[in-house]
Amino acid sequence: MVKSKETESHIHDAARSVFLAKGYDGARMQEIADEAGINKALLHYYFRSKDKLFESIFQEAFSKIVPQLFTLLTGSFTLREKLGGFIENYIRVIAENPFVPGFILHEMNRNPDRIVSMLSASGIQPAMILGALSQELEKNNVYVPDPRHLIVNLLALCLFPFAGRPIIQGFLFGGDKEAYEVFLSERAEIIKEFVFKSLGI
Amino acid sequence: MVKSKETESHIHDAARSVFLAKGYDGARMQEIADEAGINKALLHYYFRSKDKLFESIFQEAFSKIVPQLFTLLTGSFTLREKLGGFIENYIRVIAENPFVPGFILHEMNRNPDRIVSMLSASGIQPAMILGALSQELEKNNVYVPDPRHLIVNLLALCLFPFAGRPIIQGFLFGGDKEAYEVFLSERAEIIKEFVFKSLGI
DNA sequence: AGTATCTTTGACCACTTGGTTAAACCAAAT
DNA sequence: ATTTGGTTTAACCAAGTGGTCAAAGATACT
Repeated sequence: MVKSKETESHIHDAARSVFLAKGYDGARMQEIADEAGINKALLHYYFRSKDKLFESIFQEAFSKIVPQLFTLLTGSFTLREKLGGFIENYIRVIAENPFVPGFILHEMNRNPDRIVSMLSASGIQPAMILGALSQELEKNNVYVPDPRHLIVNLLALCLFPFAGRPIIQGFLFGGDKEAYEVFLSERAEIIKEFVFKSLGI
Repeated sequence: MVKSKETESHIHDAARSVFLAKGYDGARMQEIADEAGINKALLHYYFRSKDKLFESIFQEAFSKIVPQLFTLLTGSFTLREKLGGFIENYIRVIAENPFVPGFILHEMNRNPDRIVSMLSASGIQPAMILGALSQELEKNNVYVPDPRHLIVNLLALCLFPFAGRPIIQGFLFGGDKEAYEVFLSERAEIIKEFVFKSLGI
């Protein structure tokens, strides 16, 4: 009883690390059990099936990364503050969960319907975010043909350095891990400057 | 003999479609055989193992997407032409192979060493590209603290809309496939404007 | 102590997986 | 017509897969 909660969280930790690293198809229940230091049967005692366990991990990952979109709306005064706050916040959250972007990017391809239903279940209203952003841009006399491109640009600039780490680190940094970490730590400032200049704000 | 080449390309086509859609771990040799309209044993007759077959597909995908980086160097006169040419060219190539970015992004995590060795085997010199880009920026009086950020920005802006299609299409376009295709067709122009403005050129 | 409930395990199962093999097939050369 | 070479197949195999089960350990309550 006391121990059960602990075991459950051990399992969850193990499952997270294995699923995030290898994806659903590449993950093995035995490996998760090993990493949790328990028997494979106990895995099924706590989470009835691989799907159930995966679903739990996926939801957790999803909830870490997607609701952050709301920070695009937080009540800052200037457009710069709003966008800058979003970028800083988003980069910080992802830096704490660096494997989540790649994980979700891959897994949503295996089941695109789920991501759609999770988005609607999360209560996020794209029209609302989009509307608020449009209004804010207008107020600041920033003309963009379609604010959706701006949102995609923001997401791309924030997420890609994490999702594509192996290539970038290998190609531009000769595999130097520390150098790439420095690079990542500079990203928020770089992106802010990049975006602000392109919007003329 | 005549037929063998044809069969081999059928297999290759089938393997490409299955591997790109499901990744190495999610792909099944039986499914590839089915899609190629042949027996599973014949698969092993042409490509000795799943690994061999996969390697062939991965190399093909890699060669489609990575060497395009060289277009950053092509002999255009202005910086705008160079960057604009790269963006247009890259978007066009990816649009023809829309599943390649997500595929590589995922598979390189399963085997980061391979991507490193493939990069060096491809003869691409990061220092050369980086140096040429730096020089060009300087010549145009564009100051950027680190040109690597610019390269990552370019790649992010071009690749992410394809790799992250399900989320974006689901979230910003209500799942409307046609609307998203229009959106994608606008990307090259949008990215060019976005980048040029941010660089002040 | 005894017992009822939850937790943990080793052994096991049905099924799928990548891969093999021996034989059949088939076109071209003799 | 027979041989020869590459091509194709059905049947098969060992290893691994997710999942189950009955029994053994704990734990708390009476």
